Amino acid sequence: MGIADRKERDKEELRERILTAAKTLFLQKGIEKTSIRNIADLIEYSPGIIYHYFRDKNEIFHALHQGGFSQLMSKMSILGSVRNPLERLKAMGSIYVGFAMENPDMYDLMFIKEAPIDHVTSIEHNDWKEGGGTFNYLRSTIKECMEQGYFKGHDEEALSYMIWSTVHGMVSLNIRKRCEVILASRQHTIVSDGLEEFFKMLDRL
Amino acid sequence: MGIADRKERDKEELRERILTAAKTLFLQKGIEKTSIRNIADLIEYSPGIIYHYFRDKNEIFHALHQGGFSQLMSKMSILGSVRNPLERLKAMGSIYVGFAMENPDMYDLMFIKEAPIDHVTSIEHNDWKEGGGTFNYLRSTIKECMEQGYFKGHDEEALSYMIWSTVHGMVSLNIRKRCEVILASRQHTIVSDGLEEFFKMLDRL
DNA sequence: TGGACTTTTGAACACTGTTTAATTACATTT
DNA sequence: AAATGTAATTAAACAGTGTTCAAAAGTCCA
Repeated sequence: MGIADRKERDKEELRERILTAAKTLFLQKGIEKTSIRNIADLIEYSPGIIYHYFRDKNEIFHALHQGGFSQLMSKMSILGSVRNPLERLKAMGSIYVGFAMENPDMYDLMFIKEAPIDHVTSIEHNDWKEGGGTFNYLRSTIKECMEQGYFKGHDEEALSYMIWSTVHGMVSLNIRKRCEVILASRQHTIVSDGLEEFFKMLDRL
Repeated sequence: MGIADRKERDKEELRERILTAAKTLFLQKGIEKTSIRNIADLIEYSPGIIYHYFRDKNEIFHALHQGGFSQLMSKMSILGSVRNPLERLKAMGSIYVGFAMENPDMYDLMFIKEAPIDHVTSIEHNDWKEGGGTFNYLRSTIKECMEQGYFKGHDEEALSYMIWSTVHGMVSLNIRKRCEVILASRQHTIVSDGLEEFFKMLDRL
């Protein structure tokens, strides 16, 4: 059935074209200010067609969201070779920060931008399972650290959240331009400097 | 000229009514989903009137923005009584997180929202001076801690940024609804639990 | 009361997300 | 090759948005 196959491919291609157009516009001018008509204009189709490929605007957001997590996850995959869990934890931090600073717009989309969530549907939950993958990896690394005697007296879940929050906080304050309160001479390096301070802190636990 | 005064007061009162109505609706249903018409309905005026008191919707946010920093600062003012700088630092964290969780939309406005690149730069800069005040307070508290022997081997500026980032990270991930990856049983308390972990960490430095 | 000035309105404009009936394009069957 | 049936695509419509502005209403002083 070559024809059916080709049709399938065409359909998939248009879906992909919508997605890349949406990505371009979302990163360029934000989600709220990107209209369905904008996306349709860019791919030279009528607005209605988009609703044959995505239930609504949220679903486009979620599709891109998911793609970002795969990207981050693949960057994390090199960490399998790092045996010491504390070293692995620190390496995760570096990769996370590196990803955020190299792809600030994508990071923004994934972790900062208002998620256009109305009500938590089942599909939405699955999206976050993808995203949750990276957090699960963090949690299990921290668990391993604790099993080896690090972080005594700490709570696994809460500590994981705190550590995630620290790296997220540093990159998101930077991305959303709240670093003007920092000494001018330090602004350029404040994120990596802050990360270093965090590593010092972890070493002493 | 008592009449002119009364008119002035009336004008000011309507401005204030618009502001409180806007704040109520923002907290209730979010900023993006609050329309000018919603605000006008609530104060029982026509939509047009709002544009005689504020240039546009952003300016309403801006007015609230400024108010937010004063509010946070006044909450911080009780800290004068706390002598031990490490205790004061921890109390600052609690106040900061408390403020954010009690006024999530306001916090969002102050620290998360995309900084409007509109032609309001001069006013905005003043806003940030207000905001910078709280960071200066954090920095000087940490300096005091270091003078008393805490945080040995750390860098004042970078450590301040890291600490700010940790509390900001925890509240902003929560506000922007990225906590679904957390164990369901812990989600309700994850921010205060994380803060507690952070305090434990500080105590060991 | 008349005139001047201010406040307030409501309609209009150009947008938005989304739905749906109608149209077009096209592979399959006759 | 023509007709049919199905899938892809469109255009129009609906109810909402922020914003503007001429006109109406209200208020004050002479």
